[in-house]
Amino acid sequence: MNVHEPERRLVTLADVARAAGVGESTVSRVLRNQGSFSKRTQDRVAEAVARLGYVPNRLAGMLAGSGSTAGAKLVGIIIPSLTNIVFPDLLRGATAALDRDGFQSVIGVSDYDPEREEALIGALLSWRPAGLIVTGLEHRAGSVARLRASGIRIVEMIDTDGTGLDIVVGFSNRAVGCDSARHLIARGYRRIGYVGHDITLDLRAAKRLTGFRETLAEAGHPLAETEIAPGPSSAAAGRAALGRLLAARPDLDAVYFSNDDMALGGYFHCLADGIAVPERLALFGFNALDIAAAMPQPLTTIRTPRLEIGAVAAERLTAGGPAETVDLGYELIPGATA
Amino acid sequence: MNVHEPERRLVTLADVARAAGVGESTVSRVLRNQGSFSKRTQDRVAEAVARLGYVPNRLAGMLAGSGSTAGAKLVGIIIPSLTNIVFPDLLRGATAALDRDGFQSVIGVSDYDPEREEALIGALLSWRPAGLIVTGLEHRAGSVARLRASGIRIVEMIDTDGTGLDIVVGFSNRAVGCDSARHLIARGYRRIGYVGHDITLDLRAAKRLTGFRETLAEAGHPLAETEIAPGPSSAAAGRAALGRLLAARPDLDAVYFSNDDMALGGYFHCLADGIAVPERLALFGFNALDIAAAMPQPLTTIRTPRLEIGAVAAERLTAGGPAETVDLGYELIPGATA
DNA sequence: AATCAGATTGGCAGCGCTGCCAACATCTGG
DNA sequence: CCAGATGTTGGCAGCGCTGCCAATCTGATT
Repeated sequence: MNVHEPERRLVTLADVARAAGVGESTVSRVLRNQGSFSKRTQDRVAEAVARLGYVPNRLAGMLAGSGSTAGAKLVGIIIPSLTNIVFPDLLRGATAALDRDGFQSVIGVSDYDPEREEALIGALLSWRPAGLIVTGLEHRAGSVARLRASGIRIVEMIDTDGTGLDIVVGFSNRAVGCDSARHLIARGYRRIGYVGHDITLDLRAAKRLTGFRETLAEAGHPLAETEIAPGPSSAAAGRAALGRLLAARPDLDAVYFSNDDMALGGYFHCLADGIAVPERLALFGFNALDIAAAMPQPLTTIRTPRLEIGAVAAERLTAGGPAETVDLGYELIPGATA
Repeated sequence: MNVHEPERRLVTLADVARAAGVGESTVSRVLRNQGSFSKRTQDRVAEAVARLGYVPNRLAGMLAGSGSTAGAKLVGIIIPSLTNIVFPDLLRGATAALDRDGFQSVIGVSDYDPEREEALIGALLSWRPAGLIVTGLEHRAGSVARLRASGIRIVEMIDTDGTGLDIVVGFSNRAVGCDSARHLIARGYRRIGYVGHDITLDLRAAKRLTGFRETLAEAGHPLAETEIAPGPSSAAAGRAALGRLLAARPDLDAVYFSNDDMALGGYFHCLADGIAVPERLALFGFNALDIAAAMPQPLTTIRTPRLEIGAVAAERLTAGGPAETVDLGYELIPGATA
């Protein structure tokens, strides 16, 4: 497979043109189904392409096409993580929409590191994409400078709490926190705690917590206690953290989790310790994971339109509309745990 | 942000050269830190780059560099899904290793569709990558033809049960099935059932089932019953499917699941129905999800070296060794459910 | 039969960068 | 002071494709 005849040159468009007995530009037009050409020409080109096994070189195509109206059918996407299923979902939504419009995407994963995000922005811009989709509204000064200087469309997705550079697609994490608090208060819970993962990295989780905390305070039942697990969110972290939280405050009657992974861990802790949910302790999550819905008692959580956010981000990016913020909202799923 | 001075041309290498008062090739050498140049030149180039905000055009770079020894520092990766956390994990492992070697990656998601895989292979090859990482050993004839004709290194990952085109990195899914069966038999389970998702799409799951079934038969306790949920794996599907399986065969004492997602759903079914695990019914999964380890009773499952598979796949691809199969093995995690 | 709009086609100059090579510059030792 | 080795540097031809434009062909019309 890998030991080939010495550097066999790959088939080029010129080879196809020669084989089909037509000009290069004719082949190019046929292949892109653009401009006009006769049925006969089309067949001959198709035959030559098949016979020679021609694969277009997109690198060359994009280079040549750059600067023109058509431009590069390419967008870059930067997400902070692949571990949390949320981001693959955003990716799915975006790439599906992008595919439909004939766009390719190049993906970067920042690991929640703003510095790495800046480096990735540079790396993705060097592909000369038509646009860039990034996560969240907070970026280093250098990142913002690069994005601005690039002159391309930018979509910041997921979060609408703040000012965007260009297009923003998402929902208000702050409002999610507020609504979550209101729900718990309305259900009669009064001694409420919080279990989260590293908030300095996941700024959206921090915003939810802020909204949550403020609403509780306004209601006259301030957040009783918080427990932050180091590192990224996971069921194991949630389970351990809820244990610690309850050890410190056995009197809590409800706990708000930074997301469903953590909440699932919390639920497991309750099962293991024989804590009745929601009678003795109510649990509230975030993100409506599939798994959370399959639990014996469906988790009370917030469903966010992840696929839709990705899709709308992609559409707005390629559509060429004005700079604006699109709030796609969210939905509270009552469940059985709070 | 998006309304710029009419088509401001982006800064090119030539602009930098002019600004720094040196030749283009000199700037190119400095930027790639290749060849020799004086400290003074380096500083002047660095200054010009910073002042003009130059971003190299990788498209042009790769085009120009193609055909040479250095070649394109790019690899394509095709995975069947983003929904199952397994594949983002493989991606993480691969991209981490790739980054280290200065490679970029372009990703394609086939949705378990062989036809789409073939299309993706074409799309990725058009980037003229140095190599391609695909999932599994089974591909359409057209896909194989394209891969062979490409002349680049190919890695097929995850599965070692069969013949690869070039490099293969993974483990034996068949052996996983066999070992899972042996474990259950050794623990004294006799009336064993299977709950899976769509096997026609997920060929690796099918191989595990084959190994599992054969080993049970050899042990004299053939697989009692199978229940296949339509669609992809999920906790909800696993929960529902286990319900159906037990309705048909209430006498089962153990169930093997196509993966941990499904098993988790099965566990939830047991919790909801008050079925004692593992006394009344034992559960056995596959893939060692984080969540499964956080359950009140850790799931008995198989840990697969996902990150490592991705990493080794990337390393082998770029290293230039011989075509061979690398079996990275797996590990049975005893857990408490079987 | 001549004319004309529209369809079809080919030639060729780039797109921005890298590889190659020749041209210098600088440094050794004899 | 010079040949030879080593270190630096710039010029320029592509890489494979697309955009543009002029050339050619077609059929219909007058």
